[in-house]
Amino acid sequence: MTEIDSNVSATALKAFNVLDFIGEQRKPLTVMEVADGIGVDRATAYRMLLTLVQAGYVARDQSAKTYRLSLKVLSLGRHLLGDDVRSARIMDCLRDISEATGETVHYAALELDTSVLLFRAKGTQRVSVDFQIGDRSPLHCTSIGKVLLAYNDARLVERVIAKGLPKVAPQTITDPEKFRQELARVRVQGYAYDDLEFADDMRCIAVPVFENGGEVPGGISISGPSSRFDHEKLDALRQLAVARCAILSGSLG
Amino acid sequence: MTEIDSNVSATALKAFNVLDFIGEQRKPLTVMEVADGIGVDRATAYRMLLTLVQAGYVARDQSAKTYRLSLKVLSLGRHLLGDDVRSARIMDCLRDISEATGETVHYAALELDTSVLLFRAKGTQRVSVDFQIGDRSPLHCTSIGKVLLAYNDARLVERVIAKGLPKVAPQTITDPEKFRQELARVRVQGYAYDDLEFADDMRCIAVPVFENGGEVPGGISISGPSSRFDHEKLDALRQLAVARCAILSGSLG
DNA sequence: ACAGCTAGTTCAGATATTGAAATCGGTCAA
DNA sequence: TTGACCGATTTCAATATCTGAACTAGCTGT
Repeated sequence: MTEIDSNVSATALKAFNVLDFIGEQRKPLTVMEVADGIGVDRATAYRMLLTLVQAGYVARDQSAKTYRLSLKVLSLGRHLLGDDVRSARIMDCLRDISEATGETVHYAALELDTSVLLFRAKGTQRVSVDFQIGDRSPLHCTSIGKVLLAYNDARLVERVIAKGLPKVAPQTITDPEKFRQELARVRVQGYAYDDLEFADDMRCIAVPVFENGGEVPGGISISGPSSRFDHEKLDALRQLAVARCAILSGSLG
Repeated sequence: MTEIDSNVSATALKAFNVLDFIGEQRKPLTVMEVADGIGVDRATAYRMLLTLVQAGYVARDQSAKTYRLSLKVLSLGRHLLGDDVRSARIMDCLRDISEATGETVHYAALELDTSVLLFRAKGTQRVSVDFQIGDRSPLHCTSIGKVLLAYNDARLVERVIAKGLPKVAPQTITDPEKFRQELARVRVQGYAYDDLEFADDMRCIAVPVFENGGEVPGGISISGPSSRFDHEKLDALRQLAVARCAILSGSLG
């Protein structure tokens, strides 16, 4: 095998590949399914599975000869969501907005140069966006991303710009100067739109959520199909979101 | 290093040790803290950290030279909790009971031969039990454990008995026959107590939560210090829990 | 500028990992 | 019941990987 980086453990990486694979498939897997799924030898897959079982991350069904994620993975990093109270307050806010509008509402947080979806309240509309908890999105072409950039370290903005602003939809802002202006506007107005900047049939509106000393670790967005989200509706959603999130930010310190 | 099991990868296990350690410490760690914490060479800790970063499970703060869990760990196995609706219904039930009683309420699920705490609603009492999400408890000496045993495969009961019923508190049931009788009573009455069986100053009451075709993947318990939880109070808590959980079970199918 | 500390890198030797092949164990059809 | 078949599990020697000591780099405080 060709060496890629002598400073990372190829074996451990393989174990994590197996773990990820089991996490993606939402059912118990056999040794063979794992081996085929990630393209390693049966024996290797088997050993990785035993290793994961030993580490407590995978549960083995002795009789069915299958392997699945252990509930242990839930305890790992549970504290990343903050305590129960914080989570409940955020979820309550999402649910309020979702029930008032029927739309899907998200809370996403900043990590490195992406946002990560942490909480979600589904709306009642049959046509809606489909993001999963844990999904990452780029910062430069999403409403939450722009909110997070507008309210965090300016150096992050420059890093994102330096990495390039790829055009992923009809209206993606790709010009650095225009992008800086957009963020300035977001900061002044207190909210951000995504007007066909991420997908050619989706519009969103996002609002920052302030905590502790005014930091903005995450934000809340309402997203939907452009067919239903015209500019008038976006405007109404924005007013609701701004008002409700002000209450949330207040309660989070 | 002495070989323990030639079928598991020692290197990968080390990586998981590092991951667990980072998860336990609730702050960003330096290479040295990790190396000291789990007792490995600096260089090894460093390589494991790079590996974890590469795998996406750890985020590296380039400027502070620290490492912490990545939000990715949250997406892994998010589906183990069921969908949003199920989680919300369970949490609502916990919150209702907690608000009505002021006590701490838990939902725990069966995994292998332990129960795992998945949801929690804290009470308002200053003296209360302290369990964390993800904590595992033995089945034979807890109220939830007895409920789970009473409503799941009888072979599991025999396996637990075969492993032994260690006395961990004054009233722990250690006699197999008495234990079988206790489970039979739980099945008939529909709830279980823990009367100083797990800790010498704690009493609990647990109720099964039925889903789909009558299976009992988990249960709900109310726990508290024996000083406040006399038998009269337990009785009142039981009635409340049974009633509210019946509604929950109904809504979960 | 220098000492002191820790992150990050390198390398030869020690060790664990690999994949082919053998073995085990259960299932199915005749 | 037998035997062929299929996948899980184990074994083993070759080999790629990992380890820890020692080294370099970069920062901090004096």
